[in-house]
Amino acid sequence: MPDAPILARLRRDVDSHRPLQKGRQTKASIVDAALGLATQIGLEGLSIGALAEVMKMSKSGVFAHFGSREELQISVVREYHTRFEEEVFFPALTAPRGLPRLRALFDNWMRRTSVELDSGCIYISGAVEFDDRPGPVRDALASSVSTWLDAMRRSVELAVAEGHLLAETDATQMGFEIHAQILALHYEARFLRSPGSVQRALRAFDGIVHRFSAPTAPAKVTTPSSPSKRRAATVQR
Amino acid sequence: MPDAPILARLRRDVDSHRPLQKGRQTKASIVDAALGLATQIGLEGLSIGALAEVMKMSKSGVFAHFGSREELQISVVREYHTRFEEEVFFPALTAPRGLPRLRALFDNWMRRTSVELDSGCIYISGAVEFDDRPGPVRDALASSVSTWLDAMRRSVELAVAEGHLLAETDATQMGFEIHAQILALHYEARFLRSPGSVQRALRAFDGIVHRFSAPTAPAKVTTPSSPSKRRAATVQR
DNA sequence: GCGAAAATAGAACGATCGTTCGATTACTTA
DNA sequence: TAAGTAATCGAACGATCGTTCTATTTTCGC
Repeated sequence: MPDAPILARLRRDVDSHRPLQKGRQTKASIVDAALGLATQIGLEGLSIGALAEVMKMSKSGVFAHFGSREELQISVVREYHTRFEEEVFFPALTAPRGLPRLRALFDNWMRRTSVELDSGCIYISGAVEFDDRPGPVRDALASSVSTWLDAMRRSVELAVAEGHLLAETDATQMGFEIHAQILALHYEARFLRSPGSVQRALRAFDGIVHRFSAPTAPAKVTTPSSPSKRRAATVQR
Repeated sequence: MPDAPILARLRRDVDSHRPLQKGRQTKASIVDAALGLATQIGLEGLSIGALAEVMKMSKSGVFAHFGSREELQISVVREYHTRFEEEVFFPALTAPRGLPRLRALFDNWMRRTSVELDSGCIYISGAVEFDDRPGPVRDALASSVSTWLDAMRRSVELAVAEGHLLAETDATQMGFEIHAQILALHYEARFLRSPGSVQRALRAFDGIVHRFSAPTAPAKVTTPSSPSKRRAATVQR
């Protein structure tokens, strides 16, 4: 019966409702700690030694879960992708489609990137670290970012379809400009520590929406939410 | 005569038209090479060993010129600052003050940052690398960037004074939004390699200018008309 | 050209890096 | 509970890092 344990393993792989094996859950908590480190010092700054110290494990014990540093970095990127989805994308789906949902996406994105957490965004730091460094980490990073930007673009298109934005709106262009505000916010709040950056990003977003929205007549107003509410709750860094 | 060489040194320090001493010019070429490396792999990625190999010198020979890696990084930042001034700021001063000059600044900035050179911008990569790392390098970087952003803001104010932009224009806000386009261009062109980014940044810039410019009469009106005409003040829906 | 001073080389240091390997402990399953 | 596998440890490896020394060479003022 040499294949019995193999079958057991296969069964376990599929069986997701069963409590995690010891190895899996420590691996998960390693990835969690690694993500925490990576958002502070970057994916490149991630060192297995420092990670082992945080985890109170040996270097080789940490290492064994991944087999290489690159695999660890990729795991971190995947974990960040998942959390980004959970904290930015999915919650926004409860907002009515069209402009309100686009606003919700932007708000969540903004908060996630530079307000709530004082840690950085690996989509931004990673882009700088890997823009000249080909390989699987860069690929994973670019793929995650592209997926998110595509979702953002589709949300713009939905707002066009709903009549909230001009029919001739170039969704890629608008996505570019929205992305730009997040990057500027991250830069000015996080690096320059200049106060009021959040308000500026919000005002810029409003400007963009105004430029791409129908010039006349509020017309068929299917969107009830007033923009004045959301501005009240903003925190300044 | 123990102080004779000291006096000679002092004289040399002042005498700038005299050809550089050997040490100075090799130091200059080291900084040049270091800047080339830093724009590719970042200020943190700069290693004295790699630099020595490029320069065909010994590590200690390179090191002796700076005394520490930090000093080398600061030298690189200063050099970048100088070149940025020469290639972005000064050339734009030939454009007529006001909006044309602002455009020239943006154009030069854009080209410098992500078109002409396929190397990155250390104002951007450095911001990511040093946003959580206090010290003299971060200070030098932040000071350089702030100087440049201030110049940009003053250029906006000048355009307001010239009547090219609305009197109530928030120069800091507009500077933020222009900066945002550069960051997005750098991100999408350099990391995502998505084509058409330059055009998108240009269109976005036009959109910003349009939003902040007087709605009527491009004529030379020193005092813009009533603020009630401002289009973007309130978002209607 | 001489002598002083500056510039460079070379070797070595401690530290840290990612990675490998063999031994040992902990878990899981039959 | 016994057997077998998974998980973890500890030590060591070669490489590279910034930095420090001491020689040696090169440059430069007189």
